[in-house]
Amino acid sequence: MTGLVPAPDFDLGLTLGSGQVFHWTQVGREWHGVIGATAVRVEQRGDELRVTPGTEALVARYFALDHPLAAIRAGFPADAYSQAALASCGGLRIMRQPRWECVATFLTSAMKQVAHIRAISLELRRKFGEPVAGSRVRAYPAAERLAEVSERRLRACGLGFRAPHLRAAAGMVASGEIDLEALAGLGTAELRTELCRLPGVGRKIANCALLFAYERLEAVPVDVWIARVLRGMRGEASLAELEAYSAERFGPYAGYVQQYLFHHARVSKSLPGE
DNA sequence: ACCCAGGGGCAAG
DNA sequence: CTTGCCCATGGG
Repeated sequence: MTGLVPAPDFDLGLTLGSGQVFHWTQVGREWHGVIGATAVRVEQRGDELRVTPGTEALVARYFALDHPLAAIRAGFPADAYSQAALASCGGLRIMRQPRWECVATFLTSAMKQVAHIRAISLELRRKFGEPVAGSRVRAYPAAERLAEVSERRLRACGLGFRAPHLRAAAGMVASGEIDLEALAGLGTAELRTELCRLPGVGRKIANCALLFAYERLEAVPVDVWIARVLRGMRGEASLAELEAYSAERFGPYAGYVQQYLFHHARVSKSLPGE
């Protein structure tokens, strides 16, 4: 018995491998992971997903299969590099992630390579996450749990200087000082300001959360890769100027453009103007 | 050995 | 309001 989910304009492997989430594992043709506290197995067959029975609606929402991808792609910038990114990223979607999991994961991503962010995520899950029936990987540890873990034990997961940040941020969320769910009602600028109150969360990581967990598809996280790409388009500029440039030039789905550029730059190992 | 990684915080200009 | 420097750790 297998659940079926229609999934036009979607590439499961590409989406899971584009640096948005870090805990999914490919097993043959299947991808195994958890969405929140639910075990999910997904296999793509053309324009259809075969999923764990009962998770159809959850999967469709998580992978944002309702995003108007044709319209989003039609609005991409006309320059050669953006068009090359567009052509190489067919079916890549911006997912809807659980809020705390997204904020915490990107908090631990500062100055880390994608492979190591994954290792940290899996280690935190293994040591502090709740078991999920039917899944080898555990749920991302709740803020309440991480807030009570010693800095020493967090550092043992390879967190380095991020350990006290994660612990303190978890404490603020666990105490209710910051309500990540209630924040969803705020406008984007106010929401970003609130997220930046969390230790270890600055402009870039807040923008990751806005884009990947709050459906603010206009948000553009400017990391070292995107900075290189944008400088190739615009010339030398500060990070703030680069973000403003992308907002102005990429439009209401700037976050999508950013994600395609990020993935294309990493895979093609090329930059605009080369 | 050496360089870099999906940055943030803080002090100094 | 900007820039410079340090913060740990692992992979290429």
